[in-house]
Amino acid sequence: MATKKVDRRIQRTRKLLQDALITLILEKGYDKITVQDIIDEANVGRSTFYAHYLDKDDLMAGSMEPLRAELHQHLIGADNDHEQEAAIASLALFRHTKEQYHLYKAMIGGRGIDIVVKAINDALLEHAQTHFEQVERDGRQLAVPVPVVTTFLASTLQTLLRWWLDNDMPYSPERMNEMFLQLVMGGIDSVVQDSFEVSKRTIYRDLDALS
Amino acid sequence: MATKKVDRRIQRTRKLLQDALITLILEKGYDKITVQDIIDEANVGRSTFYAHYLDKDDLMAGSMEPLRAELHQHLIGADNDHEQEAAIASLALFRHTKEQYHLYKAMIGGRGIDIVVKAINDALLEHAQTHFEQVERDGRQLAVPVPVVTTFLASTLQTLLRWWLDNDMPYSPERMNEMFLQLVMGGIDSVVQDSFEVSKRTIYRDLDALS
Amino acid sequence: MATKKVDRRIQRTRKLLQDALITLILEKGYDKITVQDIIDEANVGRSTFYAHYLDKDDLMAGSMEPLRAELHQHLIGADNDHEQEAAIASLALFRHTKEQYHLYKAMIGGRGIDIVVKAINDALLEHAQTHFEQVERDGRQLAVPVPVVTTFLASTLQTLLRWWLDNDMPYSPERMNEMFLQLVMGGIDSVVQDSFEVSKRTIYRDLDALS
Amino acid sequence: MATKKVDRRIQRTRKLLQDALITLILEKGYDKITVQDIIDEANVGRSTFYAHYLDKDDLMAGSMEPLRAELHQHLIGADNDHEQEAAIASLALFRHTKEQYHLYKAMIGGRGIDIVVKAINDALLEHAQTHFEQVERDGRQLAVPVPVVTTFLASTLQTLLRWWLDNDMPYSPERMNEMFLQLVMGGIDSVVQDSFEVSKRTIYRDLDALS
DNA sequence: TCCTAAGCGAGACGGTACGTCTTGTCTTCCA
DNA sequence: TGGAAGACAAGACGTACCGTCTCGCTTAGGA
Repeated sequence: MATKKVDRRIQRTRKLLQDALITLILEKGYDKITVQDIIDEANVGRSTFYAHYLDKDDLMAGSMEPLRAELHQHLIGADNDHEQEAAIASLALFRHTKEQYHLYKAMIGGRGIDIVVKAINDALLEHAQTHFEQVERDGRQLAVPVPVVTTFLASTLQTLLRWWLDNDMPYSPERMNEMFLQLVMGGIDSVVQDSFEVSKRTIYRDLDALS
Repeated sequence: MATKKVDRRIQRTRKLLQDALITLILEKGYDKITVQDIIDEANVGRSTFYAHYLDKDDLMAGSMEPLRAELHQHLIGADNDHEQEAAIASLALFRHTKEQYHLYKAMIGGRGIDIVVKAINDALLEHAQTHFEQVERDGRQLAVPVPVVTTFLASTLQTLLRWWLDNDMPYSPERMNEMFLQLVMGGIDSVVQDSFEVSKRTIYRDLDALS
Repeated sequence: MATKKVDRRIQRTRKLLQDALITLILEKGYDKITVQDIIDEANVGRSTFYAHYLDKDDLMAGSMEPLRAELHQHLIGADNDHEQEAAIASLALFRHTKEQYHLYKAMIGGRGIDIVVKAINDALLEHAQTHFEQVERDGRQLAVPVPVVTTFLASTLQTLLRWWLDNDMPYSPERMNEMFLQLVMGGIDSVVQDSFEVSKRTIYRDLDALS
Repeated sequence: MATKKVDRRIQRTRKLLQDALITLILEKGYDKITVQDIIDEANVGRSTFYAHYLDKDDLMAGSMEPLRAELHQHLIGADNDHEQEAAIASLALFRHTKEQYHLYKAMIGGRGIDIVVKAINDALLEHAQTHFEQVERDGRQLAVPVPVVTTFLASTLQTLLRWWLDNDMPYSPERMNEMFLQLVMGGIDSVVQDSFEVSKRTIYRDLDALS
């Protein structure tokens, strides 16, 4: 057996800390939490906290790991379900956000959200970048550098998510995704310039695959 | 004489504080600045600082006022120069950013940028909102709520600005503005739905007016 | 006319400040009063305060002047009433204290009382010193230096006054004065060594009585 | 072992702070010392200071504890050495004061001395009170309430100590103690009314002597 | 079964920055 | 022109956290 009981103990402590963090975020918001709060909530010694994490942000980032993994699954899943690659799996993200509504709601406005956003962004960027590099290799020229396009996609998605949360989710995840695609696709379309018909067809096919 | 000398003294103190802040941002970055640093740099008493501003962020916000005003001038100017209203005066912002490169560069990464971003966003949102509400009153339906569209615009602009700064401005302001319009216009186009021909024509006219 | 109107104005301002001080002492106790409190209460500018007094203590000392004068009158009066000079006019002080009960009560415990005490002490010392120097000139030797004796008298009187106030004046001024004389006279007696044998005998007897 | 190492650490920190305070008192006088001075001198963190003491005065009071204990020993010792109980062990205090001359000298004039005085007073009062209550239980009536007598004793002792220090100790501790007893015993004598006639006669004689 | 090393709780500690408070000076305004 | 108003520099205060550390207790897993 590879995983020793000591390891389990370590995992248990980390779980305690992560759970405490989530509890406290829901209770008072990320920014107002102190390390003392966390270790009190988790019934853990101060030095233990610092043995596992550099600081509060580090714990936050660590707590995002499951979320990141889940998101990754969604993206991979999209690829598998449809043979055609989808540029993005935005709908999955809207749905996920709806499920985790209270958590994200408690974090927007504070610095905590930045860490989540970064985690999500990294996943999106990686995925989108792969896609567009493929597009370029196909010989279609992009009028805008790839990183700009991917950042644009990620930022727009994020913006819509944020607006959605800020306004207490007045639309369904599906409607939000629709808006997102509508706002984003025109730009993508005009950017992929080599052959209008081909690119347009490809993208719309991607979009269908996604929704 | 309306403005008394006492007022001038107050203005002088605020100027001292704002200048000190800018100096220090360029020197060590916003986040690492303490109130003590500021009052040392400004040769001002601690209580004087707190008599004028709530905290460092408040001073930052106050220091953004001229920038905000300048931006507002650009926006207004755009309206006057061209009879046709332009949705946004993005080029002006790219140019302004280039001029203030060192300042913004020193702030990205820290919380300081959020305050600038908010100031700019507010100005943009106000302007864009006015525009799109007019569009709606003209009878053209938007497939996406106005606030979403404006936030989308502001966020995309912001994202490009940030990418530009992060990558040490590899393109000219004009080229950046071109990218911005290309990314954004398709989405706007597909969102303004009543009459395809009319809306498209209008928007392109706006874009011409802007560039 | 010697006293100009300006002088009257100055006197008026000082009165305002002194009255404000008294009011505030009764309201919150001397120690908790700030210069700001005083000038607010007196409706006077900050610089005006410092034009008249060095600081809060100085104002306190200034406000004690009438009290000091009144006390002086009592002492002089005592001299006139009885042909024999009295070492002290302690009864007058107990009576005066009773009249000003609330004021003193508000001051005990804080530093404010020290200033009053000093004012009273100075008056007492001056008076008592005159008396004992006369005693020495009469050829009677004091076993203890005159300043010690006078300080002893003043301090005992002060101690009784303070105890009296601290305990909300459980006895009449007359009774307090009686106690004072009883405690003090034995010591004075044994110190005034007109007859060496007698005094020595007395002291030893005292010591026996004590043990 | 009852005392844990943590306790020792705490004691060590307190000792550091107390020593720093004494050093600084000798250097610049109690009143001019700031908390920052103390923690700098003691090489201790600011929060550590406030973890142990409420403020500078509290530290002072804490630093008086050994003195208080020493004094207590003297008082107890006095009781044992002589079969006859002495009301007070004033000589010990004069001697102690001479030893700690520089320290007390540095404190008189400031608020610091009040704290020492209070510590000494409390010890004296407790001791004297015990004595006089015994006297009352023996059936001898006191013409003055016990607390007044004890306060009188403590205050006189204090007054002499202060005069002594203020005048740079012109007499030996023994001579000072002699003066003290001389001033105080007459009063005590007349107050302890075991024999009504005698005491009454004594008092009237005293009064005559005075007038 | 015992022993030893690691994980851990508890919390003292040095240190930094905060926002508040008060003081005494200085400048401007106004009657 | 002198007093009122109040902005200001200076700096101490007590609080809140931080990240480091030392100390013993507990406990798992190899001897």
